[in-house]
Amino acid sequence: MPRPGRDSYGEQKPPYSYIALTAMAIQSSPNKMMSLSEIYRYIMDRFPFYRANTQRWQNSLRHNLSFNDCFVKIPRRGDQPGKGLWGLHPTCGEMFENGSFLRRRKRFKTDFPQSGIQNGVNPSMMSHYQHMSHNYGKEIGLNIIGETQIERNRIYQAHQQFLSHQPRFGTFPTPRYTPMKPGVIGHPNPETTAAAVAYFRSAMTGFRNAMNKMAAGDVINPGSDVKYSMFNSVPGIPPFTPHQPHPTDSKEIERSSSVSPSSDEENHTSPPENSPKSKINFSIENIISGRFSPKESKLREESDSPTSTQRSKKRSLNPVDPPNAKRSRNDFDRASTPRMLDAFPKVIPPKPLIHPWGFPGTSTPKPTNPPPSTQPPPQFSLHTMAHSRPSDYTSFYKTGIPRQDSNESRYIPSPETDDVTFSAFAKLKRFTELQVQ
DNA sequence: AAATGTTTACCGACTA
DNA sequence: TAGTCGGTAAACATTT
Repeated sequence: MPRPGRDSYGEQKPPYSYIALTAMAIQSSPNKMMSLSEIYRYIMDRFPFYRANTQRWQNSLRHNLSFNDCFVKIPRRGDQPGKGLWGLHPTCGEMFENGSFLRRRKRFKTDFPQSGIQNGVNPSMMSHYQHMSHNYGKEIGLNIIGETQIERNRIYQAHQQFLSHQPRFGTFPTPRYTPMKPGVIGHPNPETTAAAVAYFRSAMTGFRNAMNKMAAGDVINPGSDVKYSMFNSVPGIPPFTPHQPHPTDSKEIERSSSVSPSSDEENHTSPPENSPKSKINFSIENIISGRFSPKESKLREESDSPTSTQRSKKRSLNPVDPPNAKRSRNDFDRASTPRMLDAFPKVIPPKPLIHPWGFPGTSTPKPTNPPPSTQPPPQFSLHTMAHSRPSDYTSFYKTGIPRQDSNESRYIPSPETDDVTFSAFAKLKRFTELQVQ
């Protein structure tokens, strides 16, 4: 297919959209991945027009990278310097008619119904999936993923499945349980925390289901002899094998899960139809700080502010349209986080069933009487994370052992939130803990 | 601090 | 005419 040569358009603006330019750049690289700066360089090299006003078009380009599902961010491996790389979504190949970048066929969205698995693996995604298997495998309950091509293929294909059944999540869902900053967020709100949990769970569940299906031979590799070895049991997700319950799957869990928030989520993890699609930073922080409705908060600020007349011309929020004014249309085809949140079922926290000093199903002894405040050892929850330093969290996240070098116990029980937060964090902990055998 | 990444908002052109 | 798409600005978050 024709590709524009160097300086094809002189100082003229080339007839390519940013999406086209970016796709062009990425495709031109041998392994079909490029860093942002390499994309910049490619465009500037080839099209002199873009050697000027760099701030402007580079901002637009970054916007396009983030906004369009056809671009996927590929994290660097730990041993590699720099930020991530950008690649093309494996199934976005037909975005441009006849492979020409001049005309866009249709906006690429990951919720296109796709029948089965795409044949052929885009090599640009391979290192991505290898990275995923290494870094996130444990978190989502995968056990050992080898480095062989076939297993990376499997991850890739599962991801395809996942994407085709989970319209909302355009990129591989990295769990983003970032530590909360003390004093900034305050108490976690059970509802929003549950929404985050629901997000995490539905993403992970979707991915796992896809993997399980494949392992069961539903989709691919029928009769594969490595069917089950790579899967752990995750409570709430029916296994395809004769189930060997993990040691941590105690009766306690089964019992409490029938009424606990987690079971509620289990039944509601699929996004409702017609729910908006968005790539969202669903970090606990963002959810809890209510950062999803900047419009409302800004309006409030501006109406309070005497200097509101000085607001930017371009970015007028137009709080009140004059009567009979032509109302500007909402961009309903764009991401909309508030509606996204609405899409989650509201969770009414049930009565706490879990002792605040132990994760459900663990061997933590459960005293019949409430323990004195000095014991037991503090456990982490999302709630306690709100009162912890990042290093505490990081350390716990990596080792599973709360830091003990601090005098103060940071565990502060909270009956309203702990059933939810414990459910969330216990889940996360279990993901990191689970090991087959 | 600078680069990179995410999201909202608005506008104009195009299209079904 | 409503919906879709591309471009731009801007605020803000995250990562290096």
